[in-house]
Amino acid sequence: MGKHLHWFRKDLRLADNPALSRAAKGDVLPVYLFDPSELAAMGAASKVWLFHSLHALNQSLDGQLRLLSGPSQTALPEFVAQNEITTVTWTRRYDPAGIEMDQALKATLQGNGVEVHSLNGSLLWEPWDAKKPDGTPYRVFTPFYKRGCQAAAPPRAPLPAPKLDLVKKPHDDLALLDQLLPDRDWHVDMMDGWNPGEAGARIALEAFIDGPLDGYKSDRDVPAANATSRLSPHLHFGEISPNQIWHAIAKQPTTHDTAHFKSELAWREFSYHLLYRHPDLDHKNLNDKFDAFPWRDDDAALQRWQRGQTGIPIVDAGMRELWQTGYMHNRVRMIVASFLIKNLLIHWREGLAWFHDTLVDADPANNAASWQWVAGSGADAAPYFRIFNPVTQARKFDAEATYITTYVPELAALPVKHRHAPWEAPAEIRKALQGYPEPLVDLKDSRARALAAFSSLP
DNA sequence: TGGAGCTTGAG
DNA sequence: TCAAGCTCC
Repeated sequence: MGKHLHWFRKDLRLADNPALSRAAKGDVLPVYLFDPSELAAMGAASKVWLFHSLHALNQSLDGQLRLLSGPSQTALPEFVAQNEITTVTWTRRYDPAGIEMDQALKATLQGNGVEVHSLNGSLLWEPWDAKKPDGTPYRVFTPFYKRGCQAAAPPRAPLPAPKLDLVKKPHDDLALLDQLLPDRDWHVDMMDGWNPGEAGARIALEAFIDGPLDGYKSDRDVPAANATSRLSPHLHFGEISPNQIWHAIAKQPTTHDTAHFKSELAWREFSYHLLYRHPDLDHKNLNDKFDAFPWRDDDAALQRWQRGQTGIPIVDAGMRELWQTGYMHNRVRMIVASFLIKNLLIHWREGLAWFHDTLVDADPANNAASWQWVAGSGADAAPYFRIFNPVTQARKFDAEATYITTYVPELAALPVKHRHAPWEAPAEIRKALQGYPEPLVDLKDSRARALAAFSSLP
């Protein structure tokens, strides 16, 4: 026995939390720590989600979640010493800053005679296990998934929530959570329709399995169809584990839909695998040929993209969905990213930074791997010449302009057939359109410019 | 997990 | 006239 501290980070749940279950062998002090360096690096939307998620976690811990503040390297060992804690547990992190912090802290704690257990609770497979037969890491998704993952042992089965003997905390410290909220109240509307926390994650998973899972493979591409799982923020904050999702899906009859959804979970694994192997994934081209790419500096264009004022309806709808809800449909993420990188020739890092700040599911691995994938500078990346035409994409995946009109209501003044490309409408129809900008760039010309830029690379 | 431009052939 | 198929970017 003894007093065991579980340090919660991106594992804000009780069920299927191997490190928490390990802590439950003793009397448990559940802790969340506000490290100033981590807070400074966190996006605004993520902080709002975290605020709600920590409240939910505290409730499921009978109000006994302890909130600490300070640099983890000093604040945590001090707390451990003051409270005569014998064992510290946490769920492993795989981002470079997290790995570095955890290694240093583990050494400090062990040097002080404290037992430390770090366990995997956020990935289906450890990123260092997936290696090609020649020992080098995979760079292509399909063999990574087929030979590196599926051929390995199946993912660990989920654990039940442990019974916790909680050590009562001496005073209420919940006011510390308020630092996560912004000064202005935009976050209230943003959270409409979201339900952060372990219970909300479970409900979202069940609703997905009972609903959109059937037909997922094709409907997932239609932004107005509500046919995706929307589990990403829950998964990012560890309110649900990938193992819980994987095994819940595996219980269903196997179809093309279940197989495809599992492969999407595996893309998340692949992103973490890449981030683990390439710690500078969020700022350095994986393919260094792209270091010579002639990016444009264009703050005005960047700002119009950020605010959903490019004059390209599907792009603006996506960027406004993001701004209003902290989320964007995956198909539309690819379209807006392609537009920023290829039609505007603005560096993918600018897009990554904006997504990091505004997405409630902003994730270091998914965000970096996906932006590099669109740019063509990453692993298994889209070929450079794959340039989405946002009008073609919109006509294909939002044929009735339902999604477009939801987020760009100005376009409701036009007949449906003109809402994908309003500039092509006859002048007398177009004049009904008040206050919606002309296209920021000509799609044909900017496509040609992008192809020329890419072909200029050595 | 593209698109543009071209040819071909049905209607 | 246009969808389908092909090639190249």
